[in-house]
This record gives sequence, structure tokens and C-alpha cells, in this order.
Amino acid sequence: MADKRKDAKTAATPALFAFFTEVGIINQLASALFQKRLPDGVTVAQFSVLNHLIRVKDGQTPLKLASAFQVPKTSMTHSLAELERRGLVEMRRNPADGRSKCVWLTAAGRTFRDEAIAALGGDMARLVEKIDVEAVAQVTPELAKVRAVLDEDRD
Amino acid sequence: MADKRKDAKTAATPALFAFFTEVGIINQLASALFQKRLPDGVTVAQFSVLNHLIRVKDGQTPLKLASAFQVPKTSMTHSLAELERRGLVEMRRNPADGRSKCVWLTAAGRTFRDEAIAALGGDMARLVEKIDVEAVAQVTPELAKVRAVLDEDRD
DNA sequence: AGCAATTAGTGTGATATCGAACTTTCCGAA
DNA sequence: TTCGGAAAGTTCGATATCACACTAATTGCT
Repeated sequence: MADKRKDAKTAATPALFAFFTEVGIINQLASALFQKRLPDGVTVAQFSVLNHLIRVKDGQTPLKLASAFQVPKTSMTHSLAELERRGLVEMRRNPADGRSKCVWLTAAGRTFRDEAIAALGGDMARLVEKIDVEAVAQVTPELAKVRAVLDEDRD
Repeated sequence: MADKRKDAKTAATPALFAFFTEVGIINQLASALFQKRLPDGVTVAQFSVLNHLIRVKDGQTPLKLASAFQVPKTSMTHSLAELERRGLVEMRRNPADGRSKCVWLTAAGRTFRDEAIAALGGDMARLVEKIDVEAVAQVTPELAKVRAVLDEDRD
């Protein structure tokens, strides 16, 4: 175990752990902040799905979405059912596979997402006062890299 | 609205939003990874409490912990009850306030935390292969700054 | 001291999340 | 073609989380 590379690796673990700890706390605090601004009983998870459909693309299958969020398909079923109940997404048959469905955004869904983000405007403005946004913008690509690795790493 | 500073602020919002999005995804993926390694029915939330008690200090009140995690006190009551049931923490009377209690780590609690982290060793080693740990270590202080701002920002 | 207002923690009911089992549909090999 | 296995989605039961209401203890005001 005097291998230099192995030593470097074990030494690196606490750094990774500290990184994930910070990420976890930031997520907790940011989620709580978001949740306060979302209307009625809309969950951050539900909003995230909506946001994902816009950021990436809609027309995806529930399973694809479940996989994207690393969430069991049963959870996604529930979230999508709620979004559909609110008329924010539309579930259509998948023309390519009878077992499957496709999730499409409705106009209301897009509007809802935009308004939700707008509702965060006040918080964002307040945070921009205190956060070094330029530094944050610089670290974001590094976060994206880590995200990509984690995304690739799972089964 | 031609104020230059205001314009800079509104322009900064999407950058912040992108940052929080990445943080959210990383947290989701990392939590799922953690969860798989934790024994039986121990929750990431419960482990986080344990970890916090070690990282910061134990002997804190449940309300203080709830506040630290930005979580309702009822949730903390539940988590602590489970940790106590497993003998990982000890609830003692608060000598300074009869309404209150103090949460103390047990030896088993410290051991459990160390073992849980050790159980992540394999995953960490695998990730270290693919992640630029040095870059991650460099961005961590910036994350800590953001965390501190969010932490300060809430009521 | 005495009482109103506040605070710490808990019990209860509702929703979110998730694992296991089930239904329907698809696919590939004989 | 047909049948066995795999895959997509749902249903069901269990646990986590949280808002609301309650109890007990403290604090502050007079």
C-alpha cells in the first residue's frame, strides 16, 4: 500500500466528501427557499420535472424522466399524475411503443414554469447582492463535469 | 430601468439558477449513491444529522439542529427518535432549560458514522478516478461561501 | 409574586417517496 | 407463428416528511 497513486486517492476522499457535504447543504437551503415561492402544493420535485422538460426537451417517456432524476419510476408516475391533474403536462400514447407514453408540456406548463422563476426574482436579486456571481458562474462548469461523471457512473 | 447595476443583476439571475440546478442534480445523484451504501433503513437525512453532530459539535438541542438543516422541528423529532432507537445518539435533559433537550453522540454513533464513510470508500475511489479532485477541492471554498450566504439569508 | 405571551418538544393526520408485485405490450428465438 | 422473457407503467403497502394543534416550561411585564 505504498503505491503513490493509491495514497493520493485515499487522501482525495475527504476532499470529495467535503464537496458533497457543501452541495447537500446548499441544495437543502435553496430547495427550502424555492418551496416557499411555489404556489399551493406544487413540489420542488414537480417543478424540477417541468424545468427539465423545458431545459432538455419534452416528449420523453416517464421512464426516461425517472432515469434522468435517478428516481424510481413509481415516484415519477406520481409526480406526472399530479402535473397532469394540474394541466401542466399532457400524457400521450407513444406511437413507437404501445407500452409507453410520452410527456408533453402544455402552454399552461410553460407559463407556470416561467412564472415560478419570475416569483423567485426577489430572492435572486437579494442573493445577487451577497453572492459573487462571477465566481459562481466560473465554478458551474466544474459542477457540470462532476454531474456528468456521477450521471455516467450509475448503473 | 436603465440602471446599469439593475441590469447586471437581472442578467446574473440565470447564472445563479443554472448553478442551483447543477447543485440539485449532483445532490440527487450523490444522495442516491450514499443511500445504497447505508445499512438497512438508515436514511441519508439521519446520517446527515449524525455527521453534523460530529463536524460541528454535539450537545445541541433538537430545535437548533432543525434550524441548521432548515427542516421543521417535527421532522427532526422523528429523525432523532430513530437515531436514539438505534442507540446512535442520546437525548438528555437540558440543564439550562427544562423545556429542552440536548442531543449527544454515543460511541456507537461515532463508530457508525466512521463505518458508513468507510463503506463509501469503494465509490469514492471509483469517482476519484474520473473526477478532477483538485479542481473540486478548489471550488469547495466557493461553495462554502454560497452556503454561508444562504444560511445567513433565511429568517 | 402573578399572569400573559413565547418557546421547546410531541402527537396527529395528510402527502411524498419508494420497493414489490401485477398488467399490458413488445421482442426474439425456435 | 408462437411462446417465454423483458420492459413500461400502474397499484398497493410501508416509511419519511411536514403543517397544525397541543402540552409543558420559561420569560417578561406589571
